[in-house]
Amino acid sequence: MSLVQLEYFVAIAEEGNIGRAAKRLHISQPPLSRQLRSLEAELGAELFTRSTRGVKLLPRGKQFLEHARRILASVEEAKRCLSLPSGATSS
Amino acid sequence: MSLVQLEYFVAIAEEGNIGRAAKRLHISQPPLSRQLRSLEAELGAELFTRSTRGVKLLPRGKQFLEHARRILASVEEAKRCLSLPSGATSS
DNA sequence: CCCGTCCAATACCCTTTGGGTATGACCAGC
DNA sequence: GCTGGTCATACCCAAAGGGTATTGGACGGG
Repeated sequence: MSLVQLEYFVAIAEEGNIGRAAKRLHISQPPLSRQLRSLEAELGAELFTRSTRGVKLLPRGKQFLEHARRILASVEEAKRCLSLPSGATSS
Repeated sequence: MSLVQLEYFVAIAEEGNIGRAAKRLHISQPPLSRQLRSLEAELGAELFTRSTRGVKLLPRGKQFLEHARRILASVEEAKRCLSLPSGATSS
């Protein structure tokens, strides 16, 4: 699992459509589809149901989405803290 | 920034020595040194002071260490939750 | 019923990234 | 000034990641 994969996952979840998410992420659809597959494989769980209409979060996926957002938020916070001159541990 | 880089950073911080951290991580010293440099470059801040005795966390580094640990813990929690059969949002 | 459209998945290629080995530069202790 | 230990650099190779082209399947309009 990588942070990039989590960003990809969140984008797909929000778009409900791999192609649109790819456009939003400025990459093409096939690599994004592969990254999602790879993430699911590593987690040992499908996160979406696929159909010809797009993708839809499974209950597991919804739960994981919360975690993913929390992780990415922590990363942003970590970066932000380093931008500040001195210590100011917000969380 | 990647999760692997954060794991590397934590290991180096805990060992205070890139070579020992590399051994603990089962990689060799030069790639680890490079990854640390790369992380520092991306963050735009040095995290350690280097010397011939090893490396030592700077104040910024100590602060970032807390964030890194929190992030990695969140990742572990996310994985753990997916291993469980059904919903049980701990945090 | 067929055709066009939209979706994800697959096949294949190429660039980039990441790790390995060998080596250098630097400092401390003796 | 030699030795041992440290991080950094140079170079190589394998693996990962992204791109294009294409396939297969489902839906809707005619």
